[in-house]
Amino acid sequence: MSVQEIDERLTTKLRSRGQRVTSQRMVIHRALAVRDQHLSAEQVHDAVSDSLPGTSLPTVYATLELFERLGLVRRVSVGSGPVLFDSRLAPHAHAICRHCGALADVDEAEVPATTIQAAARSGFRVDHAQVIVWGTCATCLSA
Amino acid sequence: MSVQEIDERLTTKLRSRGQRVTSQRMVIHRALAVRDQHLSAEQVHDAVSDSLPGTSLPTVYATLELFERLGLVRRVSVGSGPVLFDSRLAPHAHAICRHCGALADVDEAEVPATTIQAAARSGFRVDHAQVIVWGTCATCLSA
DNA sequence: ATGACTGCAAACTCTTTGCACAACA
DNA sequence: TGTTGTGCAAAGAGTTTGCAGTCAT
Repeated sequence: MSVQEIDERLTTKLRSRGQRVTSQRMVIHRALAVRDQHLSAEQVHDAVSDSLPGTSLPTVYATLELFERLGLVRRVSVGSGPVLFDSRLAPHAHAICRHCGALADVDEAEVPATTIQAAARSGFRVDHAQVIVWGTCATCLSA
Repeated sequence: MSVQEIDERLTTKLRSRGQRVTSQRMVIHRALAVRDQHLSAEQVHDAVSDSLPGTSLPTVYATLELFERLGLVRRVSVGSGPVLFDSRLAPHAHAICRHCGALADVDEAEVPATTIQAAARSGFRVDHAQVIVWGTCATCLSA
């Protein structure tokens, strides 16, 4: 996706909801879209500080929350440390190493239909499912 | 499981590792085993304060961490708010309501074999998998 | 012009750490 | 008796809030 397309995607979404297009939002959105992976608020802040110095951490948090509502990123909570924001929207699981904390994507990640159905049976409407796999990564296994 | 069996399970595990059997550990273990559900450290602390007043929050945290290493509880990170400790060891998924934050168990929860296999293919050794389902609960749907 | 958005500082929640005392083995 | 475990207080990480000023519309 080109930078123009990335910018336009955000501009359209914001305008259609009557929300303002600010330089902070543009830059944060680009930082996420270009990287296409899971970043902490702090990492987003660092990435953004190059192109738009002075952007504050609270603004990064507010913007990430907005983007989550707009469906542009998803929150991934990995248990310890900061929450990560994932701009990869295609369904995938996360593998976390208990030893070094490394987080890797796992692409084959259908959430089992039986789980969705069981939730639905109790009157719960599912809009997203997340699979986290815990264990030991290849690097830590060989060490 | 009777209280005696609950106590003995812990005593055996601790002794076999040369770790001490303390009243705090017994009481915390009972609180978890009796409830058989996901509690925050704070909730454990409250539950324990009835039977053993004076038990400190840092001790609760240390004990929960120990129990996790002993395989007696599992950490469930639900994104916002405190981490929960789950004493239900049978595999199950968690359904979280975006509106009210309610957390419910979903029993049918096989983790898809393809995900485990995909992780294994990249050299990752899986020891546990966790499924979290996001959406709207029955109560919030009807409101 | 006006209201949404931002930056700053401070508060807040959750969790961990350091150290002296207590208590299991 | 010798450690391991506990309680207390304080620090730490991550995130949110209040408010004055800025900027998109």
